[in-house]
Amino acid sequence: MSDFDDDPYESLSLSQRAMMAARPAPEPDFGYLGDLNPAQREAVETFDGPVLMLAGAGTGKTKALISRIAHLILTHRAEPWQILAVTFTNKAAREMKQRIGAFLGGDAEGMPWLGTFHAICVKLLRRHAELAGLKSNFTILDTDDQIRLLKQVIAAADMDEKRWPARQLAGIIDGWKNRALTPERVTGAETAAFNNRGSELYAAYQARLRTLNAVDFGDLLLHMVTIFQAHPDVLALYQRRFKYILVDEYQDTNVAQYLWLRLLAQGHRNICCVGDDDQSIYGWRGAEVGNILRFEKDFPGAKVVRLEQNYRSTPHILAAASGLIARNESRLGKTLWTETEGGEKVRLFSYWDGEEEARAIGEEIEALQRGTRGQPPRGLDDIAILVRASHQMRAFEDRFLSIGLPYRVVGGPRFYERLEIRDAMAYFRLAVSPDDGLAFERVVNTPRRGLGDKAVQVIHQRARDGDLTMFMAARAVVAEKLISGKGLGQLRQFCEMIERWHEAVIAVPMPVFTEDDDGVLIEADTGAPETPGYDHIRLAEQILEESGYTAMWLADKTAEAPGRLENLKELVKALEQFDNLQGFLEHVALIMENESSESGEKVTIMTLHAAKGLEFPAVFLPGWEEGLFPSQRAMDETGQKGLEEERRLGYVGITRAEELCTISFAGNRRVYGQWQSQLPSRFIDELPAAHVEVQSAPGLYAGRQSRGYEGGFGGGGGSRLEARAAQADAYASPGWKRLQASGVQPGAAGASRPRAIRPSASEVPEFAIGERVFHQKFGYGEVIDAEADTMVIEFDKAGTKHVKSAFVRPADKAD
DNA sequence: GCGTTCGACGCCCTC
DNA sequence: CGTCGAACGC
Repeated sequence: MSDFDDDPYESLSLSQRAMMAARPAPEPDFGYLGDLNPAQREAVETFDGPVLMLAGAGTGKTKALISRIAHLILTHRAEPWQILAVTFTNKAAREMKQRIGAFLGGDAEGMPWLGTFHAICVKLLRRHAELAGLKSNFTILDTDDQIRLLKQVIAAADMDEKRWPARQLAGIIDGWKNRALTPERVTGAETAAFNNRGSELYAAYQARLRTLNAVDFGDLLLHMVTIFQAHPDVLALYQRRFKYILVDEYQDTNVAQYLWLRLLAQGHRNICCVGDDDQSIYGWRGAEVGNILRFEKDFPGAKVVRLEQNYRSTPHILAAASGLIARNESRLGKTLWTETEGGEKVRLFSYWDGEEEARAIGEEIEALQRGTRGQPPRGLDDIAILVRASHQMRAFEDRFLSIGLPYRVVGGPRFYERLEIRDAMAYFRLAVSPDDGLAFERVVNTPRRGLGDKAVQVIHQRARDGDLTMFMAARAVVAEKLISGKGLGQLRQFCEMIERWHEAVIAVPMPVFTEDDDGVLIEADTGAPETPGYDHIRLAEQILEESGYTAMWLADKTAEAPGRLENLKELVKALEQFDNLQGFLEHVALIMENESSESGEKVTIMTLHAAKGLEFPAVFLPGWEEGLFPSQRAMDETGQKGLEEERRLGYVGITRAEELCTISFAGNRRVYGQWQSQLPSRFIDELPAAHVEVQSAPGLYAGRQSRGYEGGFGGGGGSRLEARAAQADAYASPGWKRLQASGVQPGAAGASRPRAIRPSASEVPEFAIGERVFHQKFGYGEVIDAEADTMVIEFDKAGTKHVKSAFVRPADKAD
């Protein structure tokens, strides 16, 4: 920080400073500017007007972003609270906070407007809740609550939940909210959605949310956009305040976020967006690559800066990724380059099936740990496995558990989504706001209190009749003795418990939102209450105790029960970092991350989506197979657009690797418990052969190769197989053959990698002439000749074919 | 009201 | 092959 103490502008008057700022001329030569390359420096020093920073993978965009913020502050162009800095993930926000804190001398809290879109919108919405018909203590529903609520709405509309699933409606509504469409704004063909009742149900759902004093994720932005549009005075307030706006991962913004930003940026017009169109991978949740492609039109006179020097990966890795992404048509186009030299080519492996893939990668990882081929040993933290779909993780988990290889799953079943945690949270929510109907319903009979469906229905009815909340209705039911016997007493006790907890909570005044129309004041309410009126940790324990919830799991003798109790303890422990239950609940609603800091070195397993923004010395990319990656569903839903997004996903995956990138695919995989044969991904064909080292045993290419010289499937197979074959032909690429020709030295692959890159000898059956065999694609047949690993088989239906023995099993072992 | 069993459906990715 | 919800029996 010593570098920044001598602010050259310090002695200048405000007007002098303004002149300095207006004049581009001599910029202060702060140390950190010297660490930037010319492009980064330009991005940092172009202060006024719109700036688009096109930052390729690994080009130091975070560094540039941080430097820009620091520079704005240190040159007194803006105070920390006049800068709006938006990220997509909490992880990114946290990192930025921390790095800026380090820059400015530990004062990370000085930037109240650095956070995710959602976190910032919550903050804004709490202040202006009444403009959206809400109270400032509204609850934020997660997807689960959202679905439950929609179910009620669908049922209330007399629709069959079977035919019209709530999940689907949730998707439709989310889509509308992503585009900032309120129910009234849904028009045209869109109203036909969901049995012609989509927008009607949407309106009903919004009304329900309002009565519950609740919002879902989409609402956070939608409400703020609506408020800004309807209340120019409110908008003007923030336009004035945010002198500089910075947006990370701009390619991921959806329409609502875009509108929100554009409204705010119309004030000072100092908006700096950072993004990479090649890393746009969230189209399926409403992100519009168009936002970044259109930037210069949206913000005339925008300065576009390209960051193209890559500091992360070796040339081979970079070239492989570039070759792949070059196949995409809709892109702005960047040329990444690096000064580093050497390094290994991207390695390509093929395996018999998913289990072998997991086994072999496990062995590869152990080899990396030991250090091979002159490479230094690597720690497990240096290694990541990036999968397309989360269900691929299981094979790796199973395998790693059995060989005792420590791993961590990122974005797996999350802590706060676990049953027991959600139950406990519902109790906490009731304590904070007894009128939270969804929480009430969730735990009114957990643990069992003899208050089943019937009792809940009575309470519901009473709530509707008297226009009451569930809690109020429950008390009415007790007072009016609307349910019988044992249940009545239980319900009374339940209500009394909630009241007691609530009294303890409200002993602390709610944060007050002070008016601050001067546009300069920092949050008045960020500070913690100095003297908490209650010990929220003890209260939490008390709640779990009195409700009988802990006892319920203690009495449970199933295998999961101890783990659940453990999780509950962890939950209570997590409360320590907060000042009160309210703060904790809000954090969880927005964060939803498992913060438990696991110690020790571990291999990271995560999805490609979750890996964006991260880097690892060694990366494994398994499952590059047609239908899995690129995902069939993505292509079915959005066709070419979907395919390009999948390709960008591949690009993101490869560019996560610093030194070693290993791609693999399996010939067989079980899908829905059924074995399915897989074709190598077309993306493998698209990798530039010069930068790829094919490491597979030749025999395992049979799946693809056989098609090559046999010219399709003839009359064999079922219709599904034929469809697959047709698909394969359509993408049959010279690239693949080139890859094979250049990469496979006969015998060498097997010799240099003796481990199981193909079924071990004992698993490759020896077949006798005349033996009945089964082939995944061609069905049953009889061996009529064999030479080395190739056999001639007369299939019952597919005719005579040459096939590799690795793809054939004895007929009696067919499945 | 609670526990069990059976059948449908799904396996993308998420703030 | 799992998981979840509805239907059934106690």
